[in-house]
Parts: sequence; structure tokens; C-alpha cells
Amino acid sequence: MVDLGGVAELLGADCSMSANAIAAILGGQIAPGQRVSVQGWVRTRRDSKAGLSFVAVHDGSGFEPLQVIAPADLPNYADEIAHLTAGCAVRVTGELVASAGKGQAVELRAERVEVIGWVDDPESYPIAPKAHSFEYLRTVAHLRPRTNSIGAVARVRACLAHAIQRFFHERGYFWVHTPIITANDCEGAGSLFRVSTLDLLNPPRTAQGGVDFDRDFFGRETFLTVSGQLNVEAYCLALSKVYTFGPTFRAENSNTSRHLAEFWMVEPETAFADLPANADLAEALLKAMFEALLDERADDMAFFAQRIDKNCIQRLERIIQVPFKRLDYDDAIQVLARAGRSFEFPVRWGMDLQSEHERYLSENYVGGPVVLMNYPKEIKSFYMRLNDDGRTVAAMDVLVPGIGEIIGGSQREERLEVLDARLDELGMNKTAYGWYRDLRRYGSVPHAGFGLGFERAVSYVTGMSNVRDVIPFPRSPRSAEF
RNA sequence: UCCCCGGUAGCUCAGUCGGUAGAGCAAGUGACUGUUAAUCACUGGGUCCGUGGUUCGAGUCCGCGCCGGGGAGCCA
Repeated sequence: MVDLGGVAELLGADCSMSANAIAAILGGQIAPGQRVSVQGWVRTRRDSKAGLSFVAVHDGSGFEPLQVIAPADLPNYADEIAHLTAGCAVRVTGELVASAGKGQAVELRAERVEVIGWVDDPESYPIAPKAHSFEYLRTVAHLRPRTNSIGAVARVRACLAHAIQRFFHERGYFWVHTPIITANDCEGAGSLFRVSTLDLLNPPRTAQGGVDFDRDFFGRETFLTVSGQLNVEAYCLALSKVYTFGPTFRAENSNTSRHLAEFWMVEPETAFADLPANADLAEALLKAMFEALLDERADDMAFFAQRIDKNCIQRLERIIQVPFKRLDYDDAIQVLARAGRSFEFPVRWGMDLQSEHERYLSENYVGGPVVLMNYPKEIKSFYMRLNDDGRTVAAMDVLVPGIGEIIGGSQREERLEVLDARLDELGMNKTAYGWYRDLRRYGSVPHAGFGLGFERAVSYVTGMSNVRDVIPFPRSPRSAEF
């Protein structure tokens, strides 16, 4: 309204584009004395016998609500304003003034308060102005973004997503939109969700009695992707620097605070890059994300520091400055063997590291992120590049305290004969990987990439301990409501 | 999927030895106040997760199921 003058009136009562963002008002972009209009949802109402009510209005543009002063002589004061409760939608127009009270610099002295949407039963409104458990809030996922915590998570999530896109764009990486539907039934990362239009109750049959997928939509079995990596490798060997960023699906029956059936993953792939370069990129990406977050969402981070994880800001500040520790698997085994404590799973070379081992390394030995590199080939995927020692592959995991594995990646096996030998060794069907093998036949080059679990990253930076609370509508085993 | 713990008012929880249920917050009403998720008083509010069983009697004990939490596995 500051910039648009009387346009709001011209556009009519339901006009939405003329309101000022509360974040802009509280950010000092509008000087006291100006007329402003805000629209949002009531957080709290406090009445004063001094002849006014205080109404905290929140529009989601930032963490803080705006304090509205509603004088009792407003025409709808007794009938409407005095009955506002948490969740009511309002539009308020008035003069921005320096606050007469403590706790805020400015407040809005209302000249007009329109109630756009009432809460029809305040007692049962699920989001009371009180503390709620995250477990409960998951049961009202459609309303939980109105809370401080989940609203802050949503803004942090968007901030980090933008930081990721910026990071890659500035380094000459191209965003590749790899397919969600895939026919690769063995991408090497867990069980898949089937995609089909066949009648589940009465599918067409082959002569042998099996399901006749030739009659299915794509004429073959298809699934939701578990990773864009294989596809993005094709674009990597043409555009050199590429990445995917999108949803990923895993039908694993995982019931933990770190797993979702539908989650978002960032997967860069770099041509002519080796494993150390890959690790450098991973470290730079995480640091760029953390820096952007501290810079752009100080309000939300202050909240997380106050209510969720008091160390979250200083942790990020420190991580940004300190180089990530690199540790070869061989050395990690040595470290664990000399840890001076016993583990449930005894430490020996060749074992896959258990959670307790990863936790010791990142939380106790390093005290921050650590990049573990060069694992035994037996415990890693077929596409990872065989090292010259013949016993390890150029794989890496980035482990962080509290979460564990936040990034998993590798240099890819670019030598066709070595890849084929690996496929044979694992009894995998080479013809099914025809197009993937082609990439090794036609101008193959060394290349490397990794997958960053986006929700794990959001969880790590905010201190929100369950990934189900950092994605808008979580999907997990036996849970796909909303 | 496995191990452990839990499910009681809108929310967070207490509930003794098996005898038909309570607090705080929220909500409503009032008082008070330039208040800060205000304070004080009063009021309303219950399918004790579901199901089967034991018992004269089950929130309480037992079986099964569902949901949630912590840990593990899988992984990002």
C-alpha cells in the first residue's frame, strides 16, 4: 500500500497483491508514519482495558508476527475483533507507528480490521497458542505450517534449495531433470515402488501365467526412481557438469528418524573429476548452504537456537571455517580399533561400518563432519571405480554428528572391461545395463558424483531430529495421509 | 523388519493394591492490565487407541491388531 497508494480500494476488498509483507515491515523497509496493509493469521489476542486489543498477526513472510493495535472504538470491535482467536484470517490497514510498548520496534495502529476467515470452533482448533509435540503436529500436517517450528522449517528448506541451485549455477553446473519413472529395476539402492496402470485385482497374464507387463502402460515393468544418478551420468558425459535435484522414492520398510519413502536428493555429477575433487565439491556445497542459511534466515535460526538446538548456529559457523576431515576407510578401521572402547559390532577390515562406528568417528574422533573414503569393494555398489589396490573402490560418505550419513558418493567406474567384470562378479544382467555400458564405450572419461539427502541436511542445520518434520507432507511406511 | 518404551480431556501428562478418572495448558465467561504464548477467578469438556479374554468388577492384568517414540538394519 505504501507503493501502490489507493490501488487496494480500486482492486476491491478481496485484492491480495496490495498488502505489505510483515517481514518487510519488521525489516525496517517501511518508515513509521506510513499507511500499510497486512494480511495474515492471528497468533494471539490480548485485550487491554485501556481501550484496545493487541493482535499478533503472522503472514509467514518471516519468523516474527506483527503487533496490531486495535482500538476499541473501531466499528467492529465488540462484534468481531474482541472474538478473534488463533488461526483467524484478517486484513489490517492502518498507520505504522513506533511501538509504545517494549518488545517490538514498530506496531500497526489499525484503522480497519477485516475478518477474512473465522475459526469455526476455537476450542478444537488444532493449533493452540501453546507448545505442541512434533508427533502430534504430524497428525495435523495441513495446519502445522502455522506453527513457529514448521513455518521456520519451510522457510529454511526454501532457502537451502535456492542456495543449492545458486551454488551449482555459479559453478557452471546444469540442472538436469532426470525421470521420476524408471525401468531400471535394479538401480542398486533399495526396493522400488511399482508404477502400473494394470488392474491389480485382475492383471493380464502371459502364457506362462505371469503378469503380462507388455500390456502395461509402458509395455514393460516400471518403477519410481530411487536415484537420478544413472541417468544424469549420461548428461554428465555431454555437458561435463550437471546435477539433479528432485524427489526420490524408496519402498524400504525403514522406520527411523532419518528415512522417508519419498525424499529429495541433490546429485551432482562431474566429468573429468576424481574422488578428491568430488569430496571437495561436497564440502563446498555444504558450506555454501550453511552460509546462505545464516545470512538469509537469521530470524528462523535464532528460533531453532532458542527452542530446538541451542548449538545449531555456532555449529554451522564453526563448520564453515574448518576444513572437513578426510579419512580413508583403512585409517578409520585403525582409529576404531584403537578407540579404547568396545563396540557391539567388532571392528575388522572389510566390515561395513555400523551406526555406532560412524557415530564414534564423527561425534567423538572428529567432532564434526568427516569424509570417509575408499571402502572395500565388497560393501559398495557395482558402479564405483575400482582402486589400483584391487580391494577398495573410490567411494565416499560424508558423516555428520547426530544424523550419520548425509552424503554418499563415488568416482564412477569408467572402464568398460572393469565394469563388465564387476557386473559378472555380482551376477547382474549386462544387457539390462546396455545404455549405461554405452557411456563407457563412446568417449568414456573419469567422472564422479554424490547424493546429498536434502531432508537430512535440513534436519542437521535446524536440529530438528526427525526428517518427518522437515518435509511438508512426510511419506513413510503405513503413512501417506494428506 | 527386529528389540525396548508408550497410547487417558482440544494439547502435554498423572492415575497407588483391579473398585467406573485428575492436573497444567488451551477454550468459554468475568475481573484486571500498553499487553508480549500476560495475570487472577469461575465454567464446560472423557469411546481411558481398537479388539478379544480373565474377573463380581479392567484405564489398571493377559492375547492380538493399529499408531507413536528410542535404538538397530537398509540408506540419503
